[in-house]
Parts: sequence; C-alpha cells; structure tokens
Amino acid sequence: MPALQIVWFKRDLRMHDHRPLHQAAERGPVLPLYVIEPELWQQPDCSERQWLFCRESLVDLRQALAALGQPLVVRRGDVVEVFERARSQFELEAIWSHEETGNDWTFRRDKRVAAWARRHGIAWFELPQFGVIRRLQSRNGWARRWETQMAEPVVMSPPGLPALVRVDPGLIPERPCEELASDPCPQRQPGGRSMALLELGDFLENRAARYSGSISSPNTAFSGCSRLSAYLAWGCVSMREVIQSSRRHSGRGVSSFESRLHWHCHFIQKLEDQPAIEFSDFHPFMRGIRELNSSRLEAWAQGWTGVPFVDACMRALNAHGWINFRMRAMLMSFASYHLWLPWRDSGLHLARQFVDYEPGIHWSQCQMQSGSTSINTIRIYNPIKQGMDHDADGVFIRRWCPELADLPTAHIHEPWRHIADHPEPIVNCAEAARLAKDRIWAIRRSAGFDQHADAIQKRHGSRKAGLQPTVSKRRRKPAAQKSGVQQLSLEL
DNA sequence: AGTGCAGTTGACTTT
DNA sequence: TAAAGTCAACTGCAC
Repeated sequence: MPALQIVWFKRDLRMHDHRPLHQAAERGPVLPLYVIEPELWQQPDCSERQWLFCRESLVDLRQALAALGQPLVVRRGDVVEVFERARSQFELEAIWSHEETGNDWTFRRDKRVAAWARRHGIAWFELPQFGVIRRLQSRNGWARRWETQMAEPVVMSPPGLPALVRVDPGLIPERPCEELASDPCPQRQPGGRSMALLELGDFLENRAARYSGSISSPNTAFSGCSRLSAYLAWGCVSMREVIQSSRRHSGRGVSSFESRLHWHCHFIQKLEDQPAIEFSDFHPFMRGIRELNSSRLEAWAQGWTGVPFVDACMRALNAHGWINFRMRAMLMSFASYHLWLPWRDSGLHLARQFVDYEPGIHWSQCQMQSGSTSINTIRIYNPIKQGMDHDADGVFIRRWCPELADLPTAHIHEPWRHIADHPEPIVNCAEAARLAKDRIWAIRRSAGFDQHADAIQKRHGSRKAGLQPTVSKRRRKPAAQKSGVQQLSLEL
C-alpha cells in the first residue's frame, strides 16, 4: 500500500471546497480524521452546545465521506498521540489541514503537531481558509488579496476515496469528555452541511431582499439574518462557496450581506497577527482598569440585571445560542461600561453561549465594544433607548421576561420609574454610563495615549477608509453651509 | 398679517 | 455599529 495522507479535520467539517482533502486525494490514499480532544473541550470558551453542533456536523460528514468510499475516522485523545499511533500502523507521507486561527490552546497544540511532524519527517500542509493571511507583513493590499482568494474556483469533493482496510471508523460519542458541563440550549440551530445548504438556499431565495432592514431588531433578526454564522464557524460551508453563490444570486440585499463576510475575515486577521488579544487589551493604557464583580457578572450572564431589554436579549441568546450583532454589541457594552467588568470574563460567558463562536471575531469584538482597541470610537449603548428603538412595543421583552408580561407598553422599558416597589436595576444606567465615559476619556486624554493608538491603527486598522487619524486628532471641519446658495466669499 | 416666542427638527461637535 | 449637547433654522400658535 502506498504512503498514506492524513486529512485532519478541525473546524472545516465538509468535503466540498476542501482544498486539503482535494489535494491529498490526488496524492494517494486518504485517512480522513477528526480527533476529539478532551482538553480542548475543557477550555473556558467551550461549551456543550458547541460540541453538539460539532457532533451533528461530524455525523453528516462521516456519511458524506462514506458515500465516497471511506467514512470519517474519529478518535479521542491527544492529537499528537493519535498521530503517533497512526505512524506505528501506516507509512505516513503527509498531514493535510486548513490553517486555524483559534484560541491560545489550539495555537500551542498546533505548535506541538508541527514539532512532531518535523521530528518524524512527515510533511504538514496547512492551506488557508477564509481570507485570513498567515505571517502577514502589512495590512496594505489586504482587501485585494481577500478578493482574489474568494474568487478562486470552488473545488469539488474527490470523486472517490479508496477504503482503508483494518481501520475502525470509531464511535462518535455523546460527550467529548466527562468534565463538560451540561448546557441546555433548546432553540439551537442543528449542525451539519445539509442544514447549512438549506439555510443558505432559503436565505438567498427568500430573505436576502429584506436583509439589511431586519438585522437591527431582535424581533426580525432571528428570521431575517442569514443565520450562516455557525455553519461558517464550523466549516460546514466554505466562505468562498457562500460568497460565490451570493454573487450568482446577486439579488437585492446581497451586497450588505457580502460586506459582513468581508468584515468576518478582517477581524480574524487581528487575532492571527496578534494572538495575545485573546487575553490582553490592544492599548496598554486600558489594561487592568476594570474590576471583576462576580455577583454583577452572574446577574448579567443569567439575564437578571433588572434592565428589561438587556435581560431579554441575554435570555434569548442563552436559549438560541445566537443573537444579532447589534444586541451582542449592546450586551458587551453594558457589561464593560455600565457594570465595569473586565471583558475577558464577560467575553468567556458570551463565547460559551455562541454556537458560532469564532475566536478571532469574538475577541476583537469584545475589545472593540469595551473601548480597549483605542482605534475605534467609544460607543456606550443606552439599553433603554435601544429597547425603545428596536422593541418599541415591548414584544421581545415580554416573550423573554415573563415576569414583565403584564406591564403596559408605556412602562415596559423602565418599569421602576412607573411602578411603586418595582425593583431597581443592579446599576443606575444613566449614572453608570456617565461614570464609565468619564473614566475612559480620562485615560484617552492622558499623555502618550495617542502614540500607542497610532501604532495600533497602522498594524490592525482597516485601510478601506484610507488611514484616518484617530478621532482625538482629526481636524474639525468648519460648519458647512447647509442649504440653498453657497454664501459668497468676501475675503478679498 | 406681521411679530414674538416656545417648542421641534436636524446638522454638527464633543465625549 | 453611540449618545448627549449645541446651535440655528423652522413650525405652530397667540396676539
């Protein structure tokens, strides 16, 4: 038997448009492998809901590969030990996988894998997925390279895979390890490529036209958004496939959808370039300014802050494993500003709740919504105004906070102001927002802040807007003449 | 009908 | 992808 190619599946659970699989199959017989890593599933950003989605995707992938001749092989344990066992059984030529921009744990695990492969003279080919560029030297020209990547042809799954003799496919267990806490998520989306394709088709066919109008309010977002995030995060479909079918469709609404897919990669690139942002603020002056308060954190995480719209959003997220982008930003902003909690702690709760948890997007966003990147303007959401804007009639609040269901609409956003004895929220929103704003701006005004901010902009900022200086330094334009005829200049 | 004024709207700045 | 404050233009209304 010729030397074997291992295709190591991670968060790329598909065989269509899977370049590592495609190229490995051209070289020789393939062992398609997924390794369930108990230590990974015990990391604080992992949860059972993510595992269950992953598990459903594995079942789907195993079936698809079986139809080609060789079902997905699943093993549990340390990945290097699994590879080592394979090496004792077969002559291995290469390992094929996608580049992964994961958390610190997967980063260190990949280094161990690389060292092991080098030691044994086994090639490890890692091919890019998404538009993320490894060992990026400069952000200049990034958008163009992204476009090139996305325009490349989608590769088909291999026509067939020769079956391996003496290889037990292995069970796909109910749980990846004993330690993973139970985490009920009754409205979770089901995993797997078949589901992803249904969602994609339905979105482009029926929902894309109303996309941009429905993404802001949680009343419309659950059915109006693409809902592809979890399928992209677990690789049930490739970014390239989604972009290309969206362009083929090219109906109304598709362009604002596409721009979000572009931002997806933009944010992952930041973690790829600087893995430390998982733990540490971009701007050094922002480090350690907040304070962990576990009763506040718990109240926020369970949806019992006493601010109706915040609680409704959190409970909806906990039950669905998903909420729309704007409400994610509001939840993070509330934790970081009103509750003054360190984003790493609140961010870990959100990471576990998100079935679509994507480390690069997540940690970039946590920092951005906490004001710690320093290259974005401070956005302190007013959760009461957000509620009035996006849930004017209180429908969403009543659905998720049954204890408020009988309140009239006029009272639902701030019940404590209208009803005697109604409990106050855990913080006074107006006071807390003012205090947070004062604290943040005191830091931003301090000597030396801008130099750090400029360096961060150079390294991570989007070039699309054309290298804008930071807000604090932007020249104020004189007030423009508003209407009618321009006043004639009389300076002679 | 023109004037004065309170309240509203919108553009823009500041935090 | 924010919110609050400022200022000037505008609106409706009373006289």
